[in-house]
Amino acid sequence: MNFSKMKNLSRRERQIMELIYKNAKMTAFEVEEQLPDAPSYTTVRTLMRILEEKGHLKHTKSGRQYVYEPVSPPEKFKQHSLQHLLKTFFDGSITKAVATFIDHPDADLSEEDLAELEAIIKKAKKNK
Amino acid sequence: MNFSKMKNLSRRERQIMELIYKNAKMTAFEVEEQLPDAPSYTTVRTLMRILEEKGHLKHTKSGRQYVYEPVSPPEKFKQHSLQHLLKTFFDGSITKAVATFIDHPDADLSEEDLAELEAIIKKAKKNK
DNA sequence: TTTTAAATGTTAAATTTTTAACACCTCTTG
DNA sequence: CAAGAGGTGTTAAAAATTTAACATTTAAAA
Repeated sequence: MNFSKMKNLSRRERQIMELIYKNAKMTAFEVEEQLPDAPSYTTVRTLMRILEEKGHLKHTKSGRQYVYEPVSPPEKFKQHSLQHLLKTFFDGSITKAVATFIDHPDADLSEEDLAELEAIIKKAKKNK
Repeated sequence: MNFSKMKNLSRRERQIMELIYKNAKMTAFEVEEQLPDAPSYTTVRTLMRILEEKGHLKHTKSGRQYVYEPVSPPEKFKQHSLQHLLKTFFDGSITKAVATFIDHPDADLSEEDLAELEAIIKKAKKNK
């Protein structure tokens, strides 16, 4: 998947792609349920067909339903989205992002979370 | 600023808002320079005027130029974007995001970065 | 102060996105 | 196996976005 293409997604297309990346596999019906200010079912189907034409989605059949999933693996897209966010708002620094996150009043990381974070960092240090 | 409004930005509007959040203050000319597949200068100005009408941007005058900046403070928008990304792709967990980041082959955090991250976490632990 | 270069404002055409009506196909079930 | 419920495909109208031409204003310089 060419991620630069992704930037050219329209609002609805982006909303749908985000949903599908989040849920891995979805029918048009499920997408409609979760889409904010959802348009009609027919509309959602059309959009998903367009996304397939553009090469972002593919589908398999389950009974008479189409089940859609992303063409490129979610992991890659997640990576890419994270990088984009870091670059756009945090000078590309995950450290800055973490700092911002922790500063947020609602964040409230549990001790387990903090311990896990520490463990991840220790591991990364070792691999150096 | 009502962030739910931000989701209704069109592609171009979003591109412009991201640029301005990144750079804090920009003229239409600067935006045009940095916009991918930039349209004409006139077009960029129109879009920025629309964004102002919608309440996302405000401007001050510098000589005869308009200098635009976001209405809502960048910090809030960064927070919000980060939260949105975490919720969409990482089950809302900053820990998962960090793990993903570190796993990325190109990430390559320096020892200083790792040390800094550790420091941040230690500090968060203390504040518990 | 006049001129003019360089901005912004107005308006509208072109394009893309969004929407949905309607036609058609296909599993399921009576 | 006939029929209908529940899917998808086709097409096109409506709305929004994107674009830019042209008019107007304004600040700086001659």
